[in-house]
Amino acid sequence: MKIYNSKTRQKEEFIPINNGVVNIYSCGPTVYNYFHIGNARPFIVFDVLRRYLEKLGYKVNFVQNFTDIDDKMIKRANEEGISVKELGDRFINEYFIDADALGIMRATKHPRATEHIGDMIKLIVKLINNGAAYQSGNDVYFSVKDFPNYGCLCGQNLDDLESGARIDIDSNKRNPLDFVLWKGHKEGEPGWNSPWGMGRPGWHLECSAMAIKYLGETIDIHCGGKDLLFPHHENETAQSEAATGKPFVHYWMHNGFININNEKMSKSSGNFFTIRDLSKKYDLEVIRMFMLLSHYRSPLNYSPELIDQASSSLNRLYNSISQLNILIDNSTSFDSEMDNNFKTVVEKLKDSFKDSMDDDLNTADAIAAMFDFAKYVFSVKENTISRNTLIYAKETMYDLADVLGILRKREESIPDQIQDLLDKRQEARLNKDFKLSDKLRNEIESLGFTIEDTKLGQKVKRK
RNA sequence: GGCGCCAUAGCCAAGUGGUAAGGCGAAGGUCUGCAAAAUCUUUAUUCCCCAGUUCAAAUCUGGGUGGCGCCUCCA
Repeated sequence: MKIYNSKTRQKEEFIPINNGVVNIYSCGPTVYNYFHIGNARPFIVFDVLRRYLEKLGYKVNFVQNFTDIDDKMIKRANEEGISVKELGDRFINEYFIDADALGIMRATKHPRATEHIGDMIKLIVKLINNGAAYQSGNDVYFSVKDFPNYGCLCGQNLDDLESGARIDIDSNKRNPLDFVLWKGHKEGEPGWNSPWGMGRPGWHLECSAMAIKYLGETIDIHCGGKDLLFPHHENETAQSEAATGKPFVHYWMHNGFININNEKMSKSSGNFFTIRDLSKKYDLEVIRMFMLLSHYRSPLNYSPELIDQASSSLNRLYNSISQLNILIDNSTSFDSEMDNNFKTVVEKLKDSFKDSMDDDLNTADAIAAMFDFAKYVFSVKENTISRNTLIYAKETMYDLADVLGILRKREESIPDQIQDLLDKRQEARLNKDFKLSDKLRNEIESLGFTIEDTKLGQKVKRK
């Protein structure tokens, strides 16, 4: 599999450090609010990365943190009149509700920053001992000048970064680019004891500490939004490598941004949507489909029209499954030549899907392969393909869909009560008693199901 | 000022040297008691513009134009 590595700015063949195992760290949410559609993109696309690597047979250790202590957390907790801990607890719960609805798998570990303060302090001590960090007042800073590789990830040298740096009149710093590892305690903020007195950790530090703790000093893949490349990931690298003396990350992956009606999402102009809000209007599987219909590194525009397009596209895939079901249900004979052709097409689907995914997670292309197969399914005539082959085809489609986390609504059982009404309606239709059949349809619909009359009978779906 | 990305039909979007995938929409057809749905066919002589390299360019090179991101918290 090839992965575009942000560090080298090219696609590289992915080779894990340990055979058969992949360690991934993905930057998680700051849990001060519901997460929005922009936050959702990395969660979804890197969930697909994880699913695909597992599909390839790797054991994947996927760590995604919760940032539950920072300025935004403190501000929001104060506004709500609750503790930072309570705020974190609440929005971690809310995170899982939305993530589950989006089909995002639970990470193998979801560490919370506040539960790893000790690990962070140890890391700072190491950095100070290595001469990479210094105490200034009640704060501790990382000294970028003492880390020769600073700027390596983002592709800029120190001078350029300094000249571009916006005003930072923090007299505690030796260099404007130095960043805080430990913040001295302020009134009204939570604090922890440390060798430098009460205080709290800097944001960049937590990811380094937790990544090293759970995945080791060198990890395979680290991912996150494009905007985190600098300074967050640059700083993480600097801290980690200065502390361990080892390369921190082999492959860096960054997803592109989501714009709202072609404008950058910003809270001030109010053009952002939380997943929770969208869940009231859309099936979140559609949102997931929407994200996967384009490449994860491309910028992606959100608009209701595009969601509708994604919805229709997803529907076509569902229809192909329904069509397979109809063919399976009515299969009594087959033609061996056509059956073989069909098998070949299924294999071709698997190959194309894999080729696309191997090419830096080209989900758009992978889905196109599924559409191609869908088209083929619709062209199949009854009783030309064997039942087993059809079932294999359906399982293959579900298998691939599982990698993407779509087509999650699988066959559901129809309650007996509904089945009775359906039988009665079918009878009425055969007797051409359309008054009764329409009445029964209304009744069934009022119970939360929709009916479509097809050649082969009534198709029922839960609304 | 520094670093980087992008430009393909009405909309979205793959394709990075071999003659334009796919989806949505639209138009027309099929199916149909009604309704709804579904499905089929058609829908870019051409890939922002100009030059160059090549037997061959959407793809490579140079130069324009237009849009965007990062350099500050940010997915």
